[in-house]
Amino acid sequence: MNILLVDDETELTEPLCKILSHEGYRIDVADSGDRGIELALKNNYDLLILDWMLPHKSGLEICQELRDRSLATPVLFLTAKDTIDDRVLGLDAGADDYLVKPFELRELLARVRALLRRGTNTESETQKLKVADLELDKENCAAYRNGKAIDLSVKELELLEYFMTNSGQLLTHEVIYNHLWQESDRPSSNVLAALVRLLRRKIEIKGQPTLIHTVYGKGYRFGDSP
Amino acid sequence: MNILLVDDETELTEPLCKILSHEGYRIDVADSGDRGIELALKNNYDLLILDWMLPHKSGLEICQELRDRSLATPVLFLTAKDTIDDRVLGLDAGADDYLVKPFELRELLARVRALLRRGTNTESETQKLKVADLELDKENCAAYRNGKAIDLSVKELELLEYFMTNSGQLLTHEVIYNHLWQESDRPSSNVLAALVRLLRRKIEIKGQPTLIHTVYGKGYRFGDSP
DNA sequence: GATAAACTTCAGCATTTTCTAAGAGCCTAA
DNA sequence: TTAGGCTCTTAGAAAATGCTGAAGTTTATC
Repeated sequence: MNILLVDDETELTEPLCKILSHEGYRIDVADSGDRGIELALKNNYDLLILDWMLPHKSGLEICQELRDRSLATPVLFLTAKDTIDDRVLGLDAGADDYLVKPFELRELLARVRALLRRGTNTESETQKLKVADLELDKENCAAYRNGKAIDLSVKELELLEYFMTNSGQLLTHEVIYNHLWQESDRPSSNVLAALVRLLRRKIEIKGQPTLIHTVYGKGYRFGDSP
Repeated sequence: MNILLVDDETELTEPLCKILSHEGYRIDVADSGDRGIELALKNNYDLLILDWMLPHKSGLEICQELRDRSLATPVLFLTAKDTIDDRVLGLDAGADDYLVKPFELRELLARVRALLRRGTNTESETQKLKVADLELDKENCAAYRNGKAIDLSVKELELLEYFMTNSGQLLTHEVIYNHLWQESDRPSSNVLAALVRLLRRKIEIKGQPTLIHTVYGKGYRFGDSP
């Protein structure tokens, strides 16, 4: 998630930047209106946070100009102006939300989440893993190799997912057992071997690189390099 | 623009209704949470305005339930609760904005405009859906396959429509239940299986590709590729 | 109210997945 | 090279899940 923060007060932007980064967002900062407009148009942000009071060009003007240029990115105003008139003005200029300084950090973060939630509804955050030419779509409970969809049972999916998120690493039998079975219903036989065989049957293709490698006496390693 | 107002205080809803109508919006009022949820799901509103404090079911619960049932309509909270915790709670429950009572009418109107402007109502209202050689005419409550018309009951239609708008995706039992049944009258048996059977009987044809695929232990996937 | 249609429930059967167990085959170290 | 341990493969049992049809209940309609 990319956010553009347009504000000239470093004593505000610096800590805010840190916090937002820590929340997992990527932040750019512009310290003037013109620079803000330039960046907003060039890059594809998911959210703009605008200060109202800026040298040369006010946040209000920035917002209007961007909307005139038909940029649809959500805008959150951050300002000390707290009269009703100002709020109405800001919202009608095309802002999506309006938060008055001084604000509580938690509220800002909640509002940021609310705005970003709206925006990303379209690009469904696909939880896709890929190793070599094998793709796993966790959400859809399906794997793809060679353009073909592969149906997986629950246990097979769990194992494959574990393999793929730890591809290249040695996974010992014990570690895998611990990850796939509760201690209470730990199976008493060589299910893992049986399960690996089922998985191999589904995802390994003749002529394509092998993906599941057994490490004798230890466990398994997943990946296209032996 | 259609707006649903969920609030039980007539001394607030009545004047608000008048004003919003005067602004050119069409308003429905629900005086309980359950009624609100029912209306919100049945009709296609552009905005929901929720009061927090309601008998039986709080606005927060309403919002969460609607989001769980994958309703994307924008939500504006209207409440006397003004602590930061409440705001964060409300926004994280899926609300898009949060206004504290007592509020200025002009600010409410500006925020309503801002939310409606976003117009997330993606509803491009294509009344006809098509997947593989199956066509669905929502308006007429009928489907067509192989040139033949197929009559559908209300529940069958709802399910098929849900399948077709999410074709190719895995839909879990839970998700489908949430989408087709109110929380209050959630059936306690395997109705879904029964319903799927009825639908299969009507739309699946021997010799044509299967459309409803069951994903064992998860749910169903609709489409002509397994 | 009577009737028909739609919806829900239930119980038994069918299918799929998971587990078990045992023999065959493979790897490594002595 | 060979013995002993480890892994693979398999078939079938057990468990979990889904399907089905008939019967009961609700809802809509005249």
